[in-house]
Amino acid sequence: MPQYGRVEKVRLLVVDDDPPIADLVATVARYEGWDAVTAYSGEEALRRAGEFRPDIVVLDLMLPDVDGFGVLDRLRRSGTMVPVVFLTARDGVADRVAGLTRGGDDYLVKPFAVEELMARLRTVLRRSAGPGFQRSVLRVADLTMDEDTREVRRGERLLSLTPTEYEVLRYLMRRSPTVLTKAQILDHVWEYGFGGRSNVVELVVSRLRRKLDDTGAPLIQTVRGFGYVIRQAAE
Amino acid sequence: MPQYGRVEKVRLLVVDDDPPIADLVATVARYEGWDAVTAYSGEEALRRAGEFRPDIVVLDLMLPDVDGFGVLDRLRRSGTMVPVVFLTARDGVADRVAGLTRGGDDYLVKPFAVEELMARLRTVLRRSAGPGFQRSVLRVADLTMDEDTREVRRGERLLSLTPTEYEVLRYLMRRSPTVLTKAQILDHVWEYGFGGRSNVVELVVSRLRRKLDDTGAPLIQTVRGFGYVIRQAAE
DNA sequence: GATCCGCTGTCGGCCTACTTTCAGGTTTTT
DNA sequence: AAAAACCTGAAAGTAGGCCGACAGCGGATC
Repeated sequence: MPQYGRVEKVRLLVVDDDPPIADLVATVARYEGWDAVTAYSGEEALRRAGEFRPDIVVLDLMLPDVDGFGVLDRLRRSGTMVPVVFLTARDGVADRVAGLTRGGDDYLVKPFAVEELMARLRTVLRRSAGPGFQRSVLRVADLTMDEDTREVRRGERLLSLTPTEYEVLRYLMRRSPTVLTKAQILDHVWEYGFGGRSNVVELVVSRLRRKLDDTGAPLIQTVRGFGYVIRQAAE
Repeated sequence: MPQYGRVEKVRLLVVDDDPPIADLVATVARYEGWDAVTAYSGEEALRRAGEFRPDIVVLDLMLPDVDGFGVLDRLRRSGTMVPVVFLTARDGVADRVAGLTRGGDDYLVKPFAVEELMARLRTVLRRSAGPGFQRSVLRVADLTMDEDTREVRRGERLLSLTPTEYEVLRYLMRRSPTVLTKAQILDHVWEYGFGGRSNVVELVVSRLRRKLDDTGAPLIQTVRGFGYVIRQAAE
């Protein structure tokens, strides 16, 4: 039974015929402490699934040989109920996927942001852990973020964040009290392939600060020449 | 499995078509007790990777034959999951983002400071070592440096250091109780090719002392005619 | 299918913190 | 006492970070 927060490593199988994408996901998952293996074709995926026994699968729908649906089909026929998160091209087969996601599975359109994928994977794992699954609430000082309701509060005050602000804040909170570079934030929160090396991160942080720091001590701190951290203001 | 802090030597492959750079990195790594080999082209890199089986790879993106991404791709297709740290040219701005997103683990722009490269390599090794990797905290007497949070404390007192001060102190602490010459510090902490043969090191040490030595015994000691050490003050 | 509106990202100017140079002072060595 | 090595204040020079203003996009509304 896959169960998030358990002692053993989560076992993830990533299936994508584009090795850089598969590797990207595997790398980030390992960083999270998971065991990740990749497969670059449908056949390979089925082989790997058999020997590796993953707790969760990331499956691209566009594969050269057997397509994603075929892989899923053969997985299910072999009796495994392993949850699957699909990857689809934009304007792809979103409708057909929607039908498949009833059983607790999920999907994401390419290109995606790796933190968003990881968030979905964690959610799916949590749900598949059984009934009465744990809420996920991140907390730093008096700032809380409920990942199920997407409610963010500073003390009692409810904040209204835009999607980007939410994602940046989530990443900062998850990694707190580690200092993150702007490049790390850009690479994790924005879609892969986002060209705009720019000051977007600064800008979003600036907007975030205005929303959450206007009362109390500054939570998001700048580490000049390096990056940002969110943490209880130092004494 | 690469694992930092293990008994066997870390095996590093350095790929750069500029031999002085590749050799520089290899030399510093050997000094750290690692096994390092160099390759000056993409083809050579792939050959070396096959026979040497590195635990980690430093890979320049600008190679004469196959480019860095091509090398990575062929490495991955041959089944190796070895972590890779990219080197990119300064203005290759678009490359910065592409670095991580193409399945590399980290990246650094040229010209870089060798200690910074080594620090990144150690981080990548540490996190690829498994789940819940441990914090890296350097300690000399009652001075501690947390490399994740970048917090430096003298006893309980939190110090606020500039980037250069932080890097110089880290190098001194890592090598403690070895005495280091000013030239060594300059060569390791500043970007290679830094012209300023000046008293910058003295300057930074002077400012560091003011910040960390104003209470308690002097930690950074001058070895006249030779250099500096950081260590518990002798009686 | 036109208009509106909120969100995201770009540009550029300002400001501040940091780095380095310079120069003169102090300590140590011979 | 002279020379060498080191220390450090002040100031110039530079880079990093912040954020106001605005444009483009896309989704929602009528």
